[in-house]
Amino acid sequence: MASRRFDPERRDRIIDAALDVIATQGVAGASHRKIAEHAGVPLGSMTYHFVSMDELLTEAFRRFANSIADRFDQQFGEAADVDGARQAVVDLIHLDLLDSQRDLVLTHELYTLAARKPVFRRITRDWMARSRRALGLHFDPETCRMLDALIEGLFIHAALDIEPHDRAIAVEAVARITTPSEAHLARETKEPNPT
Amino acid sequence: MASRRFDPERRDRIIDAALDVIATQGVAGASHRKIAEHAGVPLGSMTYHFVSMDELLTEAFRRFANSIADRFDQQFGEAADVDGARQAVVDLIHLDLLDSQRDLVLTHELYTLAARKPVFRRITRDWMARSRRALGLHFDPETCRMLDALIEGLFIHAALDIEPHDRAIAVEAVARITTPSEAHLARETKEPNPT
DNA sequence: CGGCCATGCGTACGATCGTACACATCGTTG
DNA sequence: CAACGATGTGTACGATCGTACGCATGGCCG
Repeated sequence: MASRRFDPERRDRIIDAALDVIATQGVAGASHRKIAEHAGVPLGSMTYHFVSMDELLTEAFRRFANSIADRFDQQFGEAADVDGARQAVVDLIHLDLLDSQRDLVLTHELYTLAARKPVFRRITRDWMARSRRALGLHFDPETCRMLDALIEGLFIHAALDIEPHDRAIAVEAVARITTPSEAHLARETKEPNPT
Repeated sequence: MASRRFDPERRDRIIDAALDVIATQGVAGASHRKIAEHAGVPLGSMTYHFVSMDELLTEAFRRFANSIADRFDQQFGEAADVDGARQAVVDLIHLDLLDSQRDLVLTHELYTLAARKPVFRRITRDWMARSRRALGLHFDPETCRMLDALIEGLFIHAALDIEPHDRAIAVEAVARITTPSEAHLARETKEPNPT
């Protein structure tokens, strides 16, 4: 039997507790003590399991980013065709974020860290890469980049605005961004892609 | 002659210093002491000019948001026609933010606060309203919302990504988002707008 | 079965924080 | 010209922080 004193779940619980505390109090207000209390572990466990606060934050946000990307993957994996994918995009913006003020807050906390520290920038980069790969199941690479950016912007604006955003606008925006311009089509024709 | 002791510039200098400190250290690392030192004023001046840290942060970010919105207004005021406006959008993303890691950082710090506190959410809301008004000089209201969101997303992704983003993608994305879909056009035709 | 060592925890220390408050300074007015 | 009040500042206090460190604990091996 494994040692009863060795508790591998403890580390996980601390990470989850960290995300909870960050979601409610912000990174600034997330202290070792508050996280420990929320996780139900003694203060000493913090420095035992994580050599520094940065390590804890890194692991926490990596987990967060992956959990969001998982949902992303799932939505687009289920989409049957391009129109299904378009609908999935709109749903992600208008359904997924309604219930989760939490996700909005955590996303911004992560971006704020990423804007300053390379470690966190790598997390966001990997996250964005996963998103684009999921989109790549249904759209060409360039459209993926545009669509990814559009989703980001719609998500942020919908979440930060007071009054709820009209779903129709998201639908139309997705329709437009997934429709190549004439100039683009002309260029593509000049450099045909053999397959 | 006005009193020499009364120094109305001091308040301004403190606000500017606050933005500088936030840009380099983050909201979390911005203390009264650091801001005071950077502004060249004694610690006591902080609580004298601002009743609380929140008031200082509010004023600082209001000033920041307005300064960005001013540039926005200027760019679109100079644009002669729709194509000029499209180019202005791309320039805003690809020129304006290159030199300013500062703006990126401050934007995210503001969004992070806005995600949690209504006071700051109002600031972002007003900012977004100003942006859309500027865009409204050249585009219809719905397109403004989509374009505004797209700018936001492109800005964030371009800034957070490691490798520089291709300007051509922004150009194409703007072209697409400003071109109504066929379904949209059909709907517009059914409800004509008399003017 | 008894001692040892890896594992885990309680506590204390130095630093830093926001803020309050007593005091200095100087223009103004009777 | 003297005293008062408005304006500005230095300092000290209580709280909170990250982290280090010495001690408790219990599984394992001789």
